[in-house]
Amino acid sequence: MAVTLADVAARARVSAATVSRVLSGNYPVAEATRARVLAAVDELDYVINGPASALAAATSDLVGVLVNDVADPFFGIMASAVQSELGSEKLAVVCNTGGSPERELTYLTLLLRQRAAAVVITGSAVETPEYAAASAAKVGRLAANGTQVVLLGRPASAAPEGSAFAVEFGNREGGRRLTEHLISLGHRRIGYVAGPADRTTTRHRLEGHRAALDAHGLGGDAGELGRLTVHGPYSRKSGYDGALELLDREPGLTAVVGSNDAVALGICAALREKGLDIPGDISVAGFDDLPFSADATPALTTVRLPLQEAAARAARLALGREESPAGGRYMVPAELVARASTAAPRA
DNA sequence: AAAGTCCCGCGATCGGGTTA
DNA sequence: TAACCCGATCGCGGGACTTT
Repeated sequence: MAVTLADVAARARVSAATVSRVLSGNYPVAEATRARVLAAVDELDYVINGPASALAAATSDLVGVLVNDVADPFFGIMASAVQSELGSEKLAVVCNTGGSPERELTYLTLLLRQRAAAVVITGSAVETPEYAAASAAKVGRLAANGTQVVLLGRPASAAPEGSAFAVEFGNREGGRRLTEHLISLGHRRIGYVAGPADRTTTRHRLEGHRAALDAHGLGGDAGELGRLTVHGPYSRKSGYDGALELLDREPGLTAVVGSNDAVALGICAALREKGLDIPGDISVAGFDDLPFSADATPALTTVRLPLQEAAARAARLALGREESPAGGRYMVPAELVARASTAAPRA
């Protein structure tokens, strides 16, 4: 037979309520009694029955962390930081959605079933109307059930008003700064290998890019912008294929921006295969400043997002350890990191 | 003030009983 | 015989209240 709270209570010669108070710490218990209870816990090797506890409290000690793919450093760094910040009091469950909105909804339902204490949803939101609505509704349900939802790198607008905290990334600002940097170096024809078209992150980064172009009168018409932009997944292969496509469309390119660092490395690989020098013939920039970016050859110019700090903040918000930011949302600033992969174009 | 008692509630499940 | 309804059960948290 499993040891229950009642067994501990009998052994410590106290009531079950007292044992519960000692273990939860939600109620003051005299030191001597407390010690006796803890001794009994130790002697019986008692551990709280999680499901029963969740049954009684209508919440569990489970925290869901939704990521596209833990193997992708962008998400791995965040998942790791969330788990570190949670410490040993909560059980982090990392769910790989593969970027699929259906799977995201499925995982949110499973977490709802478990009465998770909190859910941290990382990464961009899909903007297709039906998924956006379904996802927002699911977040609303979680909130109504007492689960604290935190959006990490996803706009607050992806959840119903007041149902979640949002730690947003300065994607627009970062995209703008990156392109400003290229323009200031003298680049005028800048290609862009963007992420999937229906993602908020993709849109925001692209909007920043275009804002910078517009500010310098380089925006051109929509057709021109479209010609210099290709879409694909946030992957190395997408960068590789995208760069070849862009070179084909516009041989006069002097710079190419990748939607993230992995894409940028793919772009670099394609350019090198074409015999082009980086940054001599063409400049390349990425986004995120993942650990490998500084060690790439040449070192990658990118936009740094403090993922670790942002994820730690999200975890604290999830646990109620940090006060709600103004309006329930916090903007993580993006910082330009200029390295060797960008330079002035040849005259 | 500290500790105890009592009891409700949480929600899925299952056995037993009733009805169609 | 299927379809249903009812009540008990699991282990715990916590509120209200009483006793020491």
